[in-house]
Amino acid sequence: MKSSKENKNNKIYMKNIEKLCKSNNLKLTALRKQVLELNISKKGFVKAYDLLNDFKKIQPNAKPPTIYRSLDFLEENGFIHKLQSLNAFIKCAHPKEHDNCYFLICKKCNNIEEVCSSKIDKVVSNTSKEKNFSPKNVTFEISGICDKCMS
Amino acid sequence: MKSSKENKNNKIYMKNIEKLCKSNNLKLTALRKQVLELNISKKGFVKAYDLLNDFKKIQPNAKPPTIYRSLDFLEENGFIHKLQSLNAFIKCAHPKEHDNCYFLICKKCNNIEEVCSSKIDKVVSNTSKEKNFSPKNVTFEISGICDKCMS
DNA sequence: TTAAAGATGTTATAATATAACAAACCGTAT
DNA sequence: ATACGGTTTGTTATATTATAACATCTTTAA
Repeated sequence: MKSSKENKNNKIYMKNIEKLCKSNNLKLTALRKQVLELNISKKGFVKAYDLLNDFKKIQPNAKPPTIYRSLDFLEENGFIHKLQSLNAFIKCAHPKEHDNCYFLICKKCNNIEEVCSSKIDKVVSNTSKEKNFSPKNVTFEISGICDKCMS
Repeated sequence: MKSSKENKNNKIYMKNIEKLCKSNNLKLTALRKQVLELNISKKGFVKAYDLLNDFKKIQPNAKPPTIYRSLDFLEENGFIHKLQSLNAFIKCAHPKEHDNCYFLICKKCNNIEEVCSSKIDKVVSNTSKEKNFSPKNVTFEISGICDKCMS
């Protein structure tokens, strides 16, 4: 069961996304919106096929490309992230507010924390410069045990 | 065609691995050794099923688990790395010499550079400490365009 | 020497993702 | 309004990546 507070936060989140899409001239179609809503309705990360199954409740003949194409759109525009080490997706905690971020992934409780830090940006840009490498996309995922699960 | 220099380097690499396995009490079976040899015989990263196809030349009825189990062994012990953003594998450039490393992945030429830096280790450990997070495994992959492909 | 653990063989299937082409939709220039 | 071009969605099929489960063989250490 979802608390009304969560519901409210999700609505605020969606409103913000809608605003961002408008100002960035992005087409948040009904489909993409629904897929994003399914994403944010989950506490943590989501698997594509779970999403597909959820989505089938709305549109029974949905197929994998339906989901994957929406996920692509959402990821390209920074509204969700793909967790490469989990083959899973999670809503962005701060859409359009930052470039790179990293994830603390708890192996026990599966909690994901999205961390944005200028230190990472610096490490990436400094070491890229050293190697004359022009970075486009950063995957930075740390798995381990979170605070709560340690005690 | 492989240059004799490469061949020589690969042999040195394998000798080193054998030594490391002995001193670490790890069982480098014939199978695992062959899979590692196939790995290092490639310039860059390798896909599991390509490896399987290569391996079938030696052992025609090899199956996916054959390969995946060897890859697991090799990865667990730090002789290869899994590139999560590519679903691919690559030999470790400095086996048993470091913990974490990251990868510069060129989207154009597919070249991979393995970088080890204490700065990353610091970023990981510092920010983990802040969050009381106990890190076990780091995935850090930067894709972009390399020096050569820029010019 | 033999039981337990570890490694490999084997069959089957699960899980993740994309290609390719058709149809519908949407903005815009005439 | 309408016809065009680009984008999105529908649909079928299949490619790619990975593991479960159980049988058999091998190694090791008591």
